[in-house]
Amino acid sequence: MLNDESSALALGIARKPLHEEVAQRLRELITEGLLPAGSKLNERVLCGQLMVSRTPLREALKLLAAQKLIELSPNRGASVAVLTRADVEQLFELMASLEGLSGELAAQRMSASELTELNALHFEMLAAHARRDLPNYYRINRQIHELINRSARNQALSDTYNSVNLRIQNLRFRSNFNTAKWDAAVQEHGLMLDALAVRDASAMRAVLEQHLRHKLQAVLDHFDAQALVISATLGGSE
Amino acid sequence: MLNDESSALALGIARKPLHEEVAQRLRELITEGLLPAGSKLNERVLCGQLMVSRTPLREALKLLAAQKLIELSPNRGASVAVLTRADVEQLFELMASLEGLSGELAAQRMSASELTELNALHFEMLAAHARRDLPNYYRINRQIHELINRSARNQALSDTYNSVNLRIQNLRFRSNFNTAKWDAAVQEHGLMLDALAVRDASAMRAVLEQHLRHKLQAVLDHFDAQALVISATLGGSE
DNA sequence: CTTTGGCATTTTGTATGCAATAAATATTGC
DNA sequence: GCAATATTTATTGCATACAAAATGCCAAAG
Repeated sequence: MLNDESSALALGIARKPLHEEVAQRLRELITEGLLPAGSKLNERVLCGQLMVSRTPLREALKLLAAQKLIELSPNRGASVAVLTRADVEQLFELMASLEGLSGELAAQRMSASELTELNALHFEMLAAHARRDLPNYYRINRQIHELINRSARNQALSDTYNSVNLRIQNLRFRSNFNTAKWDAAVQEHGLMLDALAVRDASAMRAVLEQHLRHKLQAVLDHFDAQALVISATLGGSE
Repeated sequence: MLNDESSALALGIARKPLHEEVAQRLRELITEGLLPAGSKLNERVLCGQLMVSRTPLREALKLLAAQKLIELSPNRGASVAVLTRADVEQLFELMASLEGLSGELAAQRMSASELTELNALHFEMLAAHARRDLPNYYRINRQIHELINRSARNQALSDTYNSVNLRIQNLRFRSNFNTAKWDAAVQEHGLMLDALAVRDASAMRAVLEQHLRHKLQAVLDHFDAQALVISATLGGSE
């Protein structure tokens, strides 16, 4: 999870460039909602908070802008990207295709040991679901999808997947997740395991694409609900 | 093509930040092969050639690194990204899926006028093919795929597509394009038009995915041939 | 009361200088 | 003569200073 390339080199002491550390920290702040969508990023203020000078900060901002996590207006600074409803729909449309491809390839390429590990994770997930332990469910769910991704043996796909996922991650974690939807999601995970067990690539793709469509629905429900709250607040009668 | 956001605002005079200009110029130099894969990018040298100071140059390098066009080694500078055979295969695998999705969506969402324009471009392409005019063929081919992309109505998909395409663009333009493969490609374009005419989304996806698989083959042929030349040169008897 | 023009302040954009790390070269010991 | 080490040189990383642009404010005109 941390130190992708530095830990690859034997005993190479982790020495990440400062602009990457800053970018990572800002990513966390954005996905965790501490820097809410639309908020303006003042360079001088951020420099003070992160204890770095403007040069590495600005380099980090360029990085995040390339990943569309923030938007840069010339001479007017940076602000956290705002997703419209259409953006969300389009991002999930793309994500569904990427997950579908990932699953399809994983069905063809996953090793026996990976499949074993996936089964284990699946049971852990069932346990979290049984306990209604949402944080752990999310954590294990994430591990499952990472394992599938890794098993697809396509770095460019993984990179793209992670990049898109980052943009919708905060939405995913805040979505409307009622019991019915949660149960359905768990059931879909069961179908994934079935498809992988018999190496049915097209079934795997179909399950994952539907999985994402359902997730989109949950996210959109929450999105619309939020929009209602906001409009009520603006024209509010308090 | 130029000035994405600035021209969107009504009459806003185009004023791009310097680091974007630099990034764009470097992209051109890389895709056109003037900065060959693996070549080292010395900051001071580039500053002199591009007539800018190090700050905007470094910001541009961070941008290109985020797009995987160059690689940054801490304290050791930047170098143009080198694609292995596996990289090429993986990138095309991803690209095929993205093109497939793009075509699938375009079949559902393309307007009548867009379809008309596509037909016109198709005939222009046939003309270029008949004349064996490869540069124009490439140019029109590119316009066709851009139009399909635009018709898919998914900005995130277009962005991702363009980003991946940039990494393999120089390969695509240098690939082995013999008469048989060229004819096959043109025939596949015909199938695309047929699928779009009857709004057959899954057929459109299938054609585009196959189109990319064929293109991959042409690129790999050239890639292997180049590898042979290089190994002959290294252990050469000249 | 609204609007417009100019001034002051803030903020971003760019250039440059210094420090730290890595590469290259010279030097010394064997 | 070779190898290991010291020294020099070059290059990147970071910080700061200066320039340009934008924002906010206030006053004056309509």
